[in-house]
Amino acid sequence: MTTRDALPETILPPQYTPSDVESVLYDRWIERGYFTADAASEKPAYTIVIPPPNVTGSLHMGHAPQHTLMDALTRRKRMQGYEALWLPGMDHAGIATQNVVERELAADGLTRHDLGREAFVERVWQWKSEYGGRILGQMRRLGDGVDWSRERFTMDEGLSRAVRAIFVRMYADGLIYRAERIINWCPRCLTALSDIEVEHSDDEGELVSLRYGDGANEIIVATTRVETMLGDTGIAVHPDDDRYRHLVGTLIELPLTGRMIPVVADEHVDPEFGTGAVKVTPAHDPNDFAIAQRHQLELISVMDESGAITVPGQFEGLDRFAARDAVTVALRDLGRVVAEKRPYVHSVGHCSRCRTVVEPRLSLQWFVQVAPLAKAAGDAVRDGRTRIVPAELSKRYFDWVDNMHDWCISRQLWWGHRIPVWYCPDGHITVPDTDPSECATCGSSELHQDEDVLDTWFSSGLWPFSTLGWPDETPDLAKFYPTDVLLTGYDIIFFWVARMMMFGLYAMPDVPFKTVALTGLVRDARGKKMSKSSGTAIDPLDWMDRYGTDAVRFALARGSNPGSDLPMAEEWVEGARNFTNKLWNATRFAVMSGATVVGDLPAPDEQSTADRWILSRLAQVVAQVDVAYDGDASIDGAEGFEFGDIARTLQGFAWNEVCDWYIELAKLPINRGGREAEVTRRVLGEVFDVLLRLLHPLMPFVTEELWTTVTGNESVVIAPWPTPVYAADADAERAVAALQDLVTEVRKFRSEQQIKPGVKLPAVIVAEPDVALLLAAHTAEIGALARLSDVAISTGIPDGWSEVHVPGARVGLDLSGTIDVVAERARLVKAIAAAQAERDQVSAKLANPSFADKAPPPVVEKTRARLAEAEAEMRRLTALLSALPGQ
RNA sequence: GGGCGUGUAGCUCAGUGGAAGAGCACUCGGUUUACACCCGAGUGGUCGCAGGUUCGAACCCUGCCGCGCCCACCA
Repeated sequence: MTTRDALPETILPPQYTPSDVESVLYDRWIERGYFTADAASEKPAYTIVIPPPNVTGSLHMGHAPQHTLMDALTRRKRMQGYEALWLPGMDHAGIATQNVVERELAADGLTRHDLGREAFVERVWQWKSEYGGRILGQMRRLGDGVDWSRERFTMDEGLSRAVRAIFVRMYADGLIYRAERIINWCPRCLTALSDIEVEHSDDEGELVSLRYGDGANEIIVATTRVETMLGDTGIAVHPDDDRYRHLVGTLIELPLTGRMIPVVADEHVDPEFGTGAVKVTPAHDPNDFAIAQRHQLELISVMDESGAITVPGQFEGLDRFAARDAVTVALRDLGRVVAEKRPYVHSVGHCSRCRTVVEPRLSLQWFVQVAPLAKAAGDAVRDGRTRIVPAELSKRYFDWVDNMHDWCISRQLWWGHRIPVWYCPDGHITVPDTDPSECATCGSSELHQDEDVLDTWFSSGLWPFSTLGWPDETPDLAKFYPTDVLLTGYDIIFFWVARMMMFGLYAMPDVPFKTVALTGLVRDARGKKMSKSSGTAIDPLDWMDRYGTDAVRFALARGSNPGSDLPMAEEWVEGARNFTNKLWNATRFAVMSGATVVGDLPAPDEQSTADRWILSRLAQVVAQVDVAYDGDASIDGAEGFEFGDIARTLQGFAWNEVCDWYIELAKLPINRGGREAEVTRRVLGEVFDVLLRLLHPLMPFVTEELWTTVTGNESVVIAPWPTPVYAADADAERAVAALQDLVTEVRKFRSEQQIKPGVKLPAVIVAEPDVALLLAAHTAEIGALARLSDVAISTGIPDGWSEVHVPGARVGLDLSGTIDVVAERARLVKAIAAAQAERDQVSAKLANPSFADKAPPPVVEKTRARLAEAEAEMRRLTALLSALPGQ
């Protein structure tokens, strides 16, 4: 097929170029259907549904880590033999999308009303087909292994049926109702908002104190929204407040209007706050509304839907902010303003879409009664049916579900699922499965459908099962529900996660996911939240262009710790790119050295010490990575999803162990040839086969390219996940550790003495018997790595040679001609001081009587050994110092 | 106002009771033929502060300070 066998080095150039392989490989994966799940499969299912991005959105730094991690999870499970499904799709994003299209119309001087409802909705669909879903193409760039055959959209036909079905059912069960309540209203979007669509910020306003009544009947109240006083229908005080006890039940005149309003006693009032008296505006404040309900106060709306005053008279038609000033002036003229405190910083709600100040407003809307649903959603986490990782964030979830208010689900928009409710002229309500032709109550055929649409989150709350075919009992639903993991940012835990839990438990009725894995938010290098407005947002695609997708993915994974924020800077990506290239070149070395995966792994007694060491380490790394992915119930705090650990473990192993030591050690037998070369080539092949499979979920492209080259197999996407089969080999690990210690110490010495790397020093090793045993067979390796000549195990070091000391062994080096006496003396003096400090510290510790009594024996023993070692080192160094020439 | 988290090397972070760690940055040395997107060596920490528990504390307890996030119907 290729000429690889003839000239292996030509197919892997010395640098990895991501753009050469990424799109080719992705297309190949899709073509071969690797990501298409089969509901009829015998394999166990593993399901993740994507948190559907807004149809208006594009891929940004917030998505990139979550996509990487979801992809890693499903790719690994696929390799582990699961029928893995990662289901993609998008959210219709009601207000956001409607706003985008309305802005487009505005550019032509049009409003949605100019088009009319039907044409406008048509226009939104048209927008969607032209510009929507840019993010889907970007997901291909990221390498997302999603099942494109199952892509869904919250407004598509199936999902709309699900919305209809659950609405009808919940209405029948009394969980959806219509009522006139105080809701959050956006005077610009002209729609109701739910609590979560309101963002609070501390704004400067003015607190104005007003005097109502006169003389003995005087009561002072304060407000930040003076204009609402036009709708005051009462004054509330605490029932135990002696200052006002005599006024409760009396009527007081409201300035400007002349209306007589009652003073009522209500527990809700905090007597410590302000004057302890509250003006009550039931139509424009949720608290006041509640008070009014308890005391049968009148409801008077003073504004229309755009926030203009409707009360006849001098203020009529004024915008609420203009009216605030005008009313204040008018009251001041009447001598009713007793204090003005400005600036007064207080929390003000804003529309999360357009930042307009939200106006609490009395309005007839549809609501979900959440108490029973939220209770079930809380219990599912409390009893462990759904696990939240990290567990600490469960508390936030409980706070949310335990304190949820009824959810306003109707929106005065056109883009969305229209509320499936019909009214007849007599006001009867019909909520049918299919569009009705007559009123269910009176049979009237004069029906009109509710004009409103449902909150976007209503349909996204159904996502885990609506995407699988619900309300039909489809094979997908049977196979893939409940899903395994929901992975999303912790910022979204409340509104979306809780809603999916409520709907899933109600409709299925089973939890929608077994685990909620929460990631942090991406921050820039200085720890600031990335945002478009501050100019700190970085386009992940730009980085992918310059460093490759795998580098971006790996950098994101390496910075991910469960539930904590993820700092990201270009240097991290650069480092990850360097790692992809390191991996590329290491594999290139393996290929050029004839590494192979053909045939059985040679038996341990045929393998070199280095072979046995690296396989032993490889088995540990596999186990470590598995625990980091899956957690381990027997280890406290090991909850899994430790992607940062996984990335760091694999990078450290690949770079610091495989590349820095194993490859260097393997060069010797390979160069010597013969059977030992064959053995090491086979082990080398094994190491890269396994390592590349371990890395594949995080770095899909480079591993695919390399793994297929090394193994000659079809694709690492469908390769099995490694399971450790090699024996742990403590002897080999000890031997290599001793070798590493010794080589590192000699290198350090050479560096300090400024001996040129090219100079090969004659050397002898004097070692304690057990260490000698470990080192004797590896003098050639030591010589090669430390650049020594004629290395031999000996019983003594010739006079005048320098010494390097490691635990259990000494190396004598013949520096004749190369030694710098001054530098050597300085080195020795420094080393003696260090050894002395160590001895003093350790002996002080041992001298403490309670240490010997209470510390566990192994600790004491270890400490004694340290003391002996330090003393021996001091003696040795002192001897060397006095032996220096010119002394 | 309430809650949660966090403070370890210049930077970003691991480390949860027994000799302070990694990556990046920095310094020095390198034609060692897989890789300069590299190799080798090194410098650098009163583990926020103050108490306490313990033979022993970065780790457990208490208080304080700084920073971050979330929730909230403070008129």
